[in-house]
Amino acid sequence: MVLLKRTLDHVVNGYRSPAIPRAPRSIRKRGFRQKTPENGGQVCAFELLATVAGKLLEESECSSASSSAAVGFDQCRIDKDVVVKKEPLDVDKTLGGEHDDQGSSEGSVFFSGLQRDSFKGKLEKVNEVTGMDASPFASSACSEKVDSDSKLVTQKINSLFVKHSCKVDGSSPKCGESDDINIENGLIRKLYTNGGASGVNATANKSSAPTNSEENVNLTLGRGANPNASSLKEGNDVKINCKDNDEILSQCSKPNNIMKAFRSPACDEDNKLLSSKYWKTAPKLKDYEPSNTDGGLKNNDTSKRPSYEIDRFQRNTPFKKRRLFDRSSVVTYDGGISCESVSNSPEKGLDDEKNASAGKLLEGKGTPSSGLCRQKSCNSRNSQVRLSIKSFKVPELFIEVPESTTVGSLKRTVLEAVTTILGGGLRVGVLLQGKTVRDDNRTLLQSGISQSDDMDTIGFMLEPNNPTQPSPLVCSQEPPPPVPCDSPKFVNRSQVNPNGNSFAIKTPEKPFLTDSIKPSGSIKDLVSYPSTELTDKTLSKSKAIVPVPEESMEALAVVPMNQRSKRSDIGQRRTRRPFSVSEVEALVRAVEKLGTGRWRDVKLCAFENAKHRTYVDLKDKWKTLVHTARISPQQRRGEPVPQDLLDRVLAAQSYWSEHQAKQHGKQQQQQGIIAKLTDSVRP
DNA sequence: TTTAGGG
DNA sequence: CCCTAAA
Repeated sequence: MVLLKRTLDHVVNGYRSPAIPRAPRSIRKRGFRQKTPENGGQVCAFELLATVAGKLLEESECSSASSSAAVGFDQCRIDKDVVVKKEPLDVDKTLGGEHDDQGSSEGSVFFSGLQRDSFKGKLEKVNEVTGMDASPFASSACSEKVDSDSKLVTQKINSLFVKHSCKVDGSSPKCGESDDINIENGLIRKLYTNGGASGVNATANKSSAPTNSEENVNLTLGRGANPNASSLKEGNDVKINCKDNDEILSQCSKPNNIMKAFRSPACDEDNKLLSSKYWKTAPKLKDYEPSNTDGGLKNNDTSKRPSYEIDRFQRNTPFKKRRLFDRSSVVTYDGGISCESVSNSPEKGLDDEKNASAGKLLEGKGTPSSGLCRQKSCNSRNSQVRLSIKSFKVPELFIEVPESTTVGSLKRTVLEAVTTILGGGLRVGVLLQGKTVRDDNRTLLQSGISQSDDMDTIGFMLEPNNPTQPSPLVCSQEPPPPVPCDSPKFVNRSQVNPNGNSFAIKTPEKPFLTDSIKPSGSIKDLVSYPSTELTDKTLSKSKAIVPVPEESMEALAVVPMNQRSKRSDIGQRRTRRPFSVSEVEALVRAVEKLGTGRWRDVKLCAFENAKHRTYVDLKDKWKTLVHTARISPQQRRGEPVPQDLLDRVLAAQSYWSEHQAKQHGKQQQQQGIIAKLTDSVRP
């Protein structure tokens, strides 16, 4: 019991906390941003507010409890929400895959094992329980907003993944280091077999430190499972998943009792800390913070989950961005996790990469699990997001599963699902490329891209997914991608990793991924058209290969930015890409030739193939070069630039600073002359 | 969109 | 790198 309480508490906290941290971090808007010192202050204030809110919630009612409970619940629920979300009636469609979207296939895959009817029924139940929450939340939860059915499908997929991930996490802790493959099965089994208690214990043990929201989630799942022992019996494969969902749902719907009672101040503090850290890590959007806080508090107080969810929903868009950022920033996060897990898995097995990695990523220290959970729980979006991330991992899981898993059907299902998802994502990415950057398109077509370029290109491909309106893009090249605008990110991300991995696959470091990916083979094909060349190139160049993952990551991160930035979102700061000496050399040469006032021409002349270098970048680089050249060598940092280049920089700078003026004068003079001539001619 | 500059 | 005011 105690253990349970703890976990529950965490969950609650985690959930509640979200209200606090919600604030997106706006990196860019300095104007909005208050000065750094103040930030901290705000955070505190927020925390306080959050705390208060939490108390209120505690006292308030079951409803609050439900909301709190939501963490795990939400996560799980997402799926349901998604499904239910728009039209319960459609459930069949979604599941059935009537939709043309790729998703349809996905849906079929996933649910093939399950009985749709039963599932549907569950979903409906969920709806009833959840009520309106589902739709808004779902959208938010899943990733972003999902507009179309296709999106729905995607979400479903994601949710499925999520589920898996949850399970895995829960199990992983238990399993400890080893059990790659086993983990899943083992986990699942444990959960079901042992029932909630065992699951709980495991979690507790593991989480001597702060508990994870994830863990909590898992526990929840476990509990849910117990009741449904019968269902467990039925099947290992798909059924399991379904059961999980169901279980989750059930829990979600019911659990208030449990959930509510448990919040502990300590936990709150932890949350706060976590949240604060979290925020620190990521830039904060002040504008959002306040609003969020308010909303969160209100919601809590009022405590209607619905309202809360709605809140989230509304905020969704912004949050999403943030999420992305977080991820991207954390890169580590998605990529890291997956990578780590992958790399580690061979040796240690799953080894909780998720928890550990996540924790690491988020906070370097502290309890990893808590950190992750935190994020997830705290930022409503985050939590979900993370889940989604895991879904990313899902591929990994599935990979492992096939090997060790006894249930072949399960494997297949997972693989198919993954493949489908990947395929969808890839397409999206491609489309996006076209949209996002013309250069990208050219590059791809031309295939002139080389190492770095290739990387970029790839990233671009990924980016496309975010494209503001996927539909048009999608249409252009391929059948409509299931991914919704917002969701795309989500999908893309997941996809991206896989893609990157697939590309990266060649990388020796990550055998797991490779293996896992291989099975899906089809994935590559899907990716193929645009990526093909890139892939080859990447492959061809060992260096390129290594970078690829990063690139992909960047691309992902970037993607959201690009689209978002223009549209409404905040962009993540672009990854820093120091200029290489060769680049500097090219820049100097171009500037010597063109002067310092024609950056666009410089770009076209010397960096046309460097998509990631904008003329602004070049201008900035020149600026820094000039500065660098003027300071003493001891003061210079970073990769040393050959003195001769710096000398040339100064020479060119001084030359063009004069020449430009002269030219202007000349031009003016010429113009004047021309004008005169013209005039003279006219009469 | 591109420049030019400040942050 | 980012952001923006001005072209």
